[in-house]
Amino acid sequence: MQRGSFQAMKSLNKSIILTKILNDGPISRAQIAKETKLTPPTVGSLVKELIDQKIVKESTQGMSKGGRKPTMLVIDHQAYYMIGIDAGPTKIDIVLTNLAGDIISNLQYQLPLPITEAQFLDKLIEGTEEILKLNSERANDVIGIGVAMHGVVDAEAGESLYAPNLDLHNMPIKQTLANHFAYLVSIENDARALALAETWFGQGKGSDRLVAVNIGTGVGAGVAIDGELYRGESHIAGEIGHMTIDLNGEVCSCGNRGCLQTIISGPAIAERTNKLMKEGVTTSLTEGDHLTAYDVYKAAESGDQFAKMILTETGKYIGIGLTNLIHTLNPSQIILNGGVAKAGKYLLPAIKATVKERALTASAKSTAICLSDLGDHATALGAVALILVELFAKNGEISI
Amino acid sequence: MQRGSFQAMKSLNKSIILTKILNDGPISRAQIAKETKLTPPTVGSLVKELIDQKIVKESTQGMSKGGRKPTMLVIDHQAYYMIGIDAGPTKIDIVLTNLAGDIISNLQYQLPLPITEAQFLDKLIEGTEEILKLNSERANDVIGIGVAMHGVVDAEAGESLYAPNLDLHNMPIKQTLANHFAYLVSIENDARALALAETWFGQGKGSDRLVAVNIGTGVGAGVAIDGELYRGESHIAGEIGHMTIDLNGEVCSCGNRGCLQTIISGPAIAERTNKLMKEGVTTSLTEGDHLTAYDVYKAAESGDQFAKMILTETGKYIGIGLTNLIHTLNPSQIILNGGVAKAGKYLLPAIKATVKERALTASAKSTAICLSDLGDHATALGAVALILVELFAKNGEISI
DNA sequence: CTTTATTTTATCACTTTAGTTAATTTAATT
DNA sequence: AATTAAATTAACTAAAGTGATAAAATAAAG
Repeated sequence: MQRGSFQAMKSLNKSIILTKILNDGPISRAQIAKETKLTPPTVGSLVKELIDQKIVKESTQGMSKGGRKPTMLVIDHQAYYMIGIDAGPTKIDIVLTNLAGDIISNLQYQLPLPITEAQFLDKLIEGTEEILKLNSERANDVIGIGVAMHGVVDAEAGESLYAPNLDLHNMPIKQTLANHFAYLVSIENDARALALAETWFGQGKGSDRLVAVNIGTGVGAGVAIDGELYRGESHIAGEIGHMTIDLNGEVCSCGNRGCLQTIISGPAIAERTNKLMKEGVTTSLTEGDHLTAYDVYKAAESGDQFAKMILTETGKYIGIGLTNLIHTLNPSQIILNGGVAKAGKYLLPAIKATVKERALTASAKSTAICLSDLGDHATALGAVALILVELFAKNGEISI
Repeated sequence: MQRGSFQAMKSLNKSIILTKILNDGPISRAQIAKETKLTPPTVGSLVKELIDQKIVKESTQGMSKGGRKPTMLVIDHQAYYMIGIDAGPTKIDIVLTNLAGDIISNLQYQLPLPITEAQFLDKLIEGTEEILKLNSERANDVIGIGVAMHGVVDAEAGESLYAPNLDLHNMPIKQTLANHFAYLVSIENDARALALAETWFGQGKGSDRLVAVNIGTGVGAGVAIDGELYRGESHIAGEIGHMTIDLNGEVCSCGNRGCLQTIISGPAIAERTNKLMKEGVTTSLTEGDHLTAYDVYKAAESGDQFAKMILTETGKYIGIGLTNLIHTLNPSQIILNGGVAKAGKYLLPAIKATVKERALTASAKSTAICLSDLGDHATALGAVALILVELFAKNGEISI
């Protein structure tokens, strides 16, 4: 536990003020004092420091309520810039954003497979250099690089422990980037970064117990409690892809039977579709190894009833998985992401109906479940949010 | 967020010192200063206050290491007493303990069924009065009453929202007891209180991410993270009894199929045993409606191979449920409690083997799993721990 | 339409709290 | 007697709290 000191007290109060401006800005000094119970002089002097640090600025004057007009304070979103890297199994997506998460610049690289550790790390450096070159006038205001890496990540050590699709182990990503660039570097698992993206930029703003579920080739979840990521004892909290929900189900890549992933992932949907087609149904789809979940979605879009049924059924299974999640973590909000979630139109009604049917209590039944609206760069924005967390934890005082 | 103030800073430091003495006592002022990074004068003055409040006392002098002998400090376990009530579905168990959780006095009441709300609340008051009368010389040093109530509990409001076995709703337990006794009153769900008991008095001491799983008539779990209970958004975090693990399993009382509870609870074990016996097996057990899980345990104890097989199988299913728990919450430790856990001798090897087989990573595979050693009054001790939490949060300054 | 009173925002000067530094006392060991 | 460790005392300082004051607006009165 951190001891109490004058510095700690000041830092805490500064953080409270900064967070207040972030969440409720534009806001006046007087209003901050009222809502935080800090005294006006304290607010004044700490705001002065925040303005000196450039992270906060005075904006327009507000409306008077029968006295002197308040000077409104806002975060200076243009003060600093951040780089976010979504390091996926097949491609790398890089964004440069301001503090509001507005994407200023974007780059994408396809990964040559197979790839060596050196090649992969070089690609990260190359991409970062490239986006900095494209935005050279802002390079001096860049404060950090965030990396959302697929696979198992040790965020504290800054390492990618295991990237299954690339078959790479123990890559010192943070160290490598920190050696090449004079910026703060932070790395995290992609599913968890996504949860952070939702709390900073998505529909999870203000939610204090959010789960972001990613359903694609695999299934994973990130858990954010009170704005902080919950990682568990050994970085595997939220590994719901391998939650057993069917004792006698299909065999999973992990060796067990009936993992959630064997039922609701993209490949699982394709496989189930193929299987059912063998039994003979009326559909526009063509059976075969190349059939994907996206094909099923497209067929549903063009009115194929069988495809719609498949997706509704998938929604039911997702709902069962989410109900298990609700009964253990009991989040206030669940946000769905990933390739499969793009078929949300067909999945969501079934998901919600299933949770409503199966959850134990009234409030559990009405747990907010929605589709992410962050778009294609969601994970890269999560990487950016890693830097924001650091910036705000340090009250805007970034020093590499 | 709580603002930083002189009071808050002092309170935090006092709490750090008190916790240090609790966990590492007997310990000297100098040692506390070293380990907490607080300065010796700060430690000295705050310890003085703690001694004035009677919660800390000086004990024997320690060994000198080449200078003045250190004065060792310890929690004064005899300074205050607490009452803990385990309000179960059929009986009430009341204990009076000192701050170390040593049981000084104990009472038990069988509940007359059916029972009305007034009768139930009266029973709680009657029991508390009785144990106070039996310990009249200590009544003045009692600081609080903790209640571990079965069913759904709103700890903040101090109410039992729903007690399924008694069919009682919205009982204002905290209010009722607070009106009758001039003590602090705290109430919590029994499974969660149990988790607290393990962190304060059991094998979970010092564990910062503990799950206490109760397997009896029903199945539930309490989650304690960094010494605090994790309740979730609507008080149902840890409701693992209704986690679906078999899509096509038996129908549960909740209406769904394949809830963990339909496989590993006491009644479920009995039912499965009956079912298998119909298929014809060699066993000393007699089929029938009156067969209980305890009978199976007794048969296993007297060498019945069939009974042992049933319990091993049950252990496998418990292991699957715990693996799901590990993949979502990723605790550092799981402690098993409740009637079924009494057959732990036969269950535990299978549980551990299953987790080892199914968990994803090496550290997840080796999650510590053990049987509770708290004995019969475990839940009542959890109720007592509720008061300890309050006492230590307030640095020993209890005021009703 | 000007003047005055009132209200709200923000700051300044002074006080108080409690941690920090450095020196001192106490009491042991070598 | 010298040294070392524990605990306390006294002076210092950081940062919040209190109360007064300045600034700038609106509302009311003449």
